[in-house]
Amino acid sequence: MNHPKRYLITAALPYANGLKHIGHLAGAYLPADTYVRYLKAQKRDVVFVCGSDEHGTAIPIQATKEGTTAQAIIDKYHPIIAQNFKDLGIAFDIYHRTSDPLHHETAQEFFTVLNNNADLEIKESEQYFDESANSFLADRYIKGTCPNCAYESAFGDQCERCGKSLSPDELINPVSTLSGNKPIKKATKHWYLPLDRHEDFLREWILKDHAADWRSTVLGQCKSWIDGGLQARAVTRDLDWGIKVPLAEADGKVLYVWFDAPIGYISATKQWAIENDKDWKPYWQSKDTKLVHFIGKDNIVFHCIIFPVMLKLHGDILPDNVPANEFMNLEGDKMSTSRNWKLEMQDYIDDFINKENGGPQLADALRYYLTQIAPETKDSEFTWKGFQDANNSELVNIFGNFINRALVLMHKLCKSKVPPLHVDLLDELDKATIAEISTATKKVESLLEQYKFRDALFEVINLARTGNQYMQKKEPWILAKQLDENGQITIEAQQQINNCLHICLQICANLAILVNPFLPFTATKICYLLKVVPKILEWENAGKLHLLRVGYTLRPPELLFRKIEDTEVAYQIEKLQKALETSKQESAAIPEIAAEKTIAPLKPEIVFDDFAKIDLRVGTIVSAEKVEKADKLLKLEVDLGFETRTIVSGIAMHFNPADIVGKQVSVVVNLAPRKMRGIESNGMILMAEDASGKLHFINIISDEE
RNA sequence: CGCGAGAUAGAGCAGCGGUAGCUCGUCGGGCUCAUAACCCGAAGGUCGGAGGUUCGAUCCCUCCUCUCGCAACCA
Repeated sequence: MNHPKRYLITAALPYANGLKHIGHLAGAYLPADTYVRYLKAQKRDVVFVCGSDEHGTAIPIQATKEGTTAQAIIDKYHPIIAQNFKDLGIAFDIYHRTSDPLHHETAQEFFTVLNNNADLEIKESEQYFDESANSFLADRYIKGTCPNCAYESAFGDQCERCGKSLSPDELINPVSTLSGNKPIKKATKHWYLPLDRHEDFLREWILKDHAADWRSTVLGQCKSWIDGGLQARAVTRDLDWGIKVPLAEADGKVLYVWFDAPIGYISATKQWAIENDKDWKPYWQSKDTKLVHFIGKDNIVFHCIIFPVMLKLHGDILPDNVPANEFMNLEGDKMSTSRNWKLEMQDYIDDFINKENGGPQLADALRYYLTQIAPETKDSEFTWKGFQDANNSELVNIFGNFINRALVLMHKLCKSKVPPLHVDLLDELDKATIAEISTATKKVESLLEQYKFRDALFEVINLARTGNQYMQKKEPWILAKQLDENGQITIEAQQQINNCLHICLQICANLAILVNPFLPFTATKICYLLKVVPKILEWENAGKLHLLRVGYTLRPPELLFRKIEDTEVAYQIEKLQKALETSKQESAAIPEIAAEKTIAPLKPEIVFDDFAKIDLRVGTIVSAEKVEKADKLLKLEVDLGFETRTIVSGIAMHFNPADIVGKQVSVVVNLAPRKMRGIESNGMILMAEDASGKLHFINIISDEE
């Protein structure tokens, strides 16, 4: 096989506005780490870079939320995230950060090169400007009345109540959140990356050159983007948090975060080179470097379309592959920071690794399950029961048990020493089993080269399974009952036992090598038990039968993994539910706090005929439930007397489903059916808004009462 | 008809033109060195739905349904 001269492996830069969850881990960091560990075991020249992404408007916004500064936010999250990775065995060669001066220089140089080569376009546009704060306003910093639902605290990019995405120009009565003043329109100049100029290149490079080796999900998304028409994308923004645009005429402007963030891979490589006395340039400029980006699917457009265009213009190499993963759901629902439906790395570390019965084996247990269910071809799902099953039945019962029983038997039947191999006595089964070791090695190798991590891991476990089967057929514990007249095991039996356990122990050593990229802590522990140095983990040793020296005394067996108890699973599920409840209460409180005491503007006048078209009926809500994955929707069943209808209503922020069952409501019954989130809504519940923006049902006052 | 990806046993996935398979789980039997594995056997699928091409379709074509993404936060 022809290997590239060197590798540069990147994992998506985590955005430093909060803790990261296991979806991030499974999507980008874990596969990247596994791949890198494999390459390093192959003694290939590889650098694995990552770091915190610390710019963009979301950071100052998070700062406002936490009542602190943007700098304090990134200084808080950067080290925590770095430590989380370390605890889970994600071993970057460098974990850098985009706030570092080196990165600022690198990104500015990058911009300058593109700008000097006339690869950027300059466009002028009118943007909102806050005179008292003397600054242009990012979309998120403008609030106003939503043109769609009349909510007064809609953001410039989206209304939080009706969910409609907006541009600041659409807002009625825009207000700057910096000062509370009304912003003015002011002309501003921005630099754009004209992606449309590179359409031919992208088509050729992605859809033709990589048609065979990139994942179909990645290709599909790229095609969708290209076919949709590529447009120039703004490279700069009017903001004070970020990297200054290196031009005198661009005062008060910074590089747009999407532009500077991927350049962070280059800065990180430079920093690594400084620390290790290496030259960073070949890793980005030499054609014999293989560049691979590990990301989640939301990042495909940046890593497959935008960043490659930037790299090409700058004269750097292009990624050889971008093995993006799909998403990982959690217990039946999408992971979401805002809804608190997530498992953060920190939580897992606290609840498992840092417990007395924890330790690094629990890091490997998570790595195992996340790899086993990695969303390589489609979205997958993390469940605590699944985690328990995978850990208990595969890691503990098959893998751990094989190593344990091999060691236990060796101590019992071979005087705690590695027994000799009597080559002349090898039978067909012995030979087939030995052959299986190198077959497994080749399979794992080939699968890893294709980024098929879950299949590769299966092959590793499968070798342990083969070991169990082999041992079972040989039954050394039965052979040990063949005694001579002195009560000793007969020589013939002992030789059979020796061969069996010799092969089993060599399988153990091979398992350490094969499992090392996936479960590094476990590999290290196996080395300890077998009294071998970590150097044997080098991949060239895989498939070999001479890893353990005959006659060597090994350590007493220790268990590699512990079982996950039912109580732990129950505890985690309960914790998840509680967190969800907490966040529901918090988000339910948002409209009240956010609603200013201003009067909602009146809508345009209508005539009587408009009103007369509406067929109003009285109904009773018979059931109400939250619509999945929609913050604002409730699915209602409303009994109208003559029929019961399903009506989807955007009132979840205002009412608890349980509280409104049985309520009488006014229903517009002749509203055209409309599908929302896959549920057909037949009608509309009448609501009226009070002066503060709060919704109320239009009540029916019954004649009888 | 916006575009892309997906829908196959209880769960997770593979197969992609010729008697539907793997891992886990469940049930029954055997064995026991092991946090028990392993062996034998069993249950469980009209391969999302409807048409079409074909001697023959899970696999190819058309349409439809649903899920996820592109499109707040977000791998």
